[in-house]
Amino acid sequence: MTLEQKILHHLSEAVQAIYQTKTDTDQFNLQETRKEFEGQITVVTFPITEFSKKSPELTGEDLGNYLKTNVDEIVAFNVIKGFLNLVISDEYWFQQLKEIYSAPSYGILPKTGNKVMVEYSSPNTNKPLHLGHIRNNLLGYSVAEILAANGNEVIKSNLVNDRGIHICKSMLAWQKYGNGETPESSGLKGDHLVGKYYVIFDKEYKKQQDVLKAQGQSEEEAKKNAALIQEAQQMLQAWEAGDEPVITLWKTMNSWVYAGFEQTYAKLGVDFQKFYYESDTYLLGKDIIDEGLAKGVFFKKPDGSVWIDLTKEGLDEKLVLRADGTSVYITQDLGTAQLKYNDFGMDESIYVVGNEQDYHFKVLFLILEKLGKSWAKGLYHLSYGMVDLPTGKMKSREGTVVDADDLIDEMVATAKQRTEELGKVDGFSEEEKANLYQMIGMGALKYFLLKVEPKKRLLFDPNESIDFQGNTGPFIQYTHARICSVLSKADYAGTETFAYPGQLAETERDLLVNISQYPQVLNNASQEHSPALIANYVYDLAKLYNKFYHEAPILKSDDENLKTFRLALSAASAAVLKKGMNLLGIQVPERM
RNA sequence: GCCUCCAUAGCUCAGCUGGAUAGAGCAACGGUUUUCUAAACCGUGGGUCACAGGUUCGAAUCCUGUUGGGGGUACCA
Repeated sequence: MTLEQKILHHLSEAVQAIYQTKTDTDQFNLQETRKEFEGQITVVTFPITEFSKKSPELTGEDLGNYLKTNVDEIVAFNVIKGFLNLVISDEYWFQQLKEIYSAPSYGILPKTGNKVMVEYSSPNTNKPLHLGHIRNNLLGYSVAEILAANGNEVIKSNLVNDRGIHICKSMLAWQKYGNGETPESSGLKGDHLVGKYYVIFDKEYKKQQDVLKAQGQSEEEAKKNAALIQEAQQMLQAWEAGDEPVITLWKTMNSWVYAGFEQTYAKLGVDFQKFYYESDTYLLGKDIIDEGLAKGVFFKKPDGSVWIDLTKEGLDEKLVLRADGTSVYITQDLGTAQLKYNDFGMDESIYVVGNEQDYHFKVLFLILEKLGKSWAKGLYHLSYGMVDLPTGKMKSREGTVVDADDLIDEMVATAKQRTEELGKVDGFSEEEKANLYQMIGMGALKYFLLKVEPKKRLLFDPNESIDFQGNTGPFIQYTHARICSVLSKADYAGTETFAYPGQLAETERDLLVNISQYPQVLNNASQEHSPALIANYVYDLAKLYNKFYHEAPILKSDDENLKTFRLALSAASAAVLKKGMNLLGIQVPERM
């Protein structure tokens, strides 16, 4: 039982004893005490006046007296307006440190047996990854790690969009204008090479449209009638018919892209246990359509197309199968959802996909529910906001994107420059230096993207570099390195014993209170699917540590007892910082 | 048109299921190092929480409406 639960329990008892009213613990409201008042935990007494029929102040006095005599950990209290501030004993906080310190698995919950799949990344194989994909990848990876730390068995999956008209566009443009260019011949990373032809396609396609429009065709006609798009469509049909040369070309260009993606994924530090490919799954879902028709969930229109009527749910009628019997996006997703469940039988399935697809997933989940799929209630769309530039949306076709590889390289280069300016790499080998720059550059980038609540859209200004000071990844990494430096100077092994120093300084207590909140934060982050909660927590912790570091001498402390205590406190802080950052996919250095 | 998300300091963002005087960072200004890493710490200035109503002992938070912005509303994915 946590201290909070204990207090709630006694609060309920107190109301029973003093006001003869039966209450439930969730009728009480506990919060952190604001730092201008004495105490650590605050009871809001306004709601309780309903039972006490007294003023909030007097109610607070009553409850404070009761709690103080009945809860050992509470040594004092004060009532300010309607707020009962409880002072928890320093021994209690000290005891927390003992427990945290001796538990290497602090903050890692035991296995629950719950299995959850996190699908993320899901790239198109016709262009390289950009900043928006980075956000997706980091979010997916981090949420998966957070869920795992909460005791879930996690499967990270990636549904690769490797077919469709957009892939044919790159292929066609390469065929027409590529002159046999390969990643080897040009030295271009495979995904960038393919992306280049995607852009070329669009340019040439636009040119053709302009010619047609000049001949008097409407915008729409020109779009349909341009030779290039028609060729691309023919290519798609040939692909679906299994045409050998097209398939070979497709395989070749895909392999270039995968080689490129692999590099980018490695730099991002993300991984997957299971890959699904749309080229394998695009025909799935048709049996679900039959199932839905049989169950009367879907209906057929005279032209043969299949629909679902969701007007009762406040949505529209939605097409689920074309009149010609071919599938649409949602058909495939229905089939893939079933496939994933057949493969893994997971309890929950999380789709990390941008908020432009909110409607799609609402419909998808609703359909599966209506079909009576028992697992439909475990489906969750982790919707996140787009990454915008000051000029607006990023568009691959128009080349207005922040390329993932470029940005990563830039971040690492900046990390290198900053570190060298500060002269912090004396005695580092070349390899250590490279590692450190990588760690810091990626730390800055990852923290920058993850500290913002997922559903909010994010503004990225390429002209303003991502910070390395203040509320940033490097600040937290620095704090960790700083602690490691102290520990290493003390030859600290991490197993030393320590004793209660008699009393706690304010910064020491603040740190302890914060560290002991970590499991709760981890739980919230998991429930909310929000790495941002971890990021903000870790930042607070780093700030508190630095304050402590400035105010309290550790190695210089003349009291041996105090010194061992502060070292243990430092070690615990470093451990939690590291755990939290690792959940964000960020490594922390021991020196920087 | 309809649906949906968002709006907090000059900028980027926190603010847990409604609770005390709305907090950080950046930017600006000032200070701290013969002492454990100054990517740090301390301080100053900066707010009509988009606007208007409502519910409540209490609203940045909940409800309604308005304005502004994003996204969706395709036999694209």
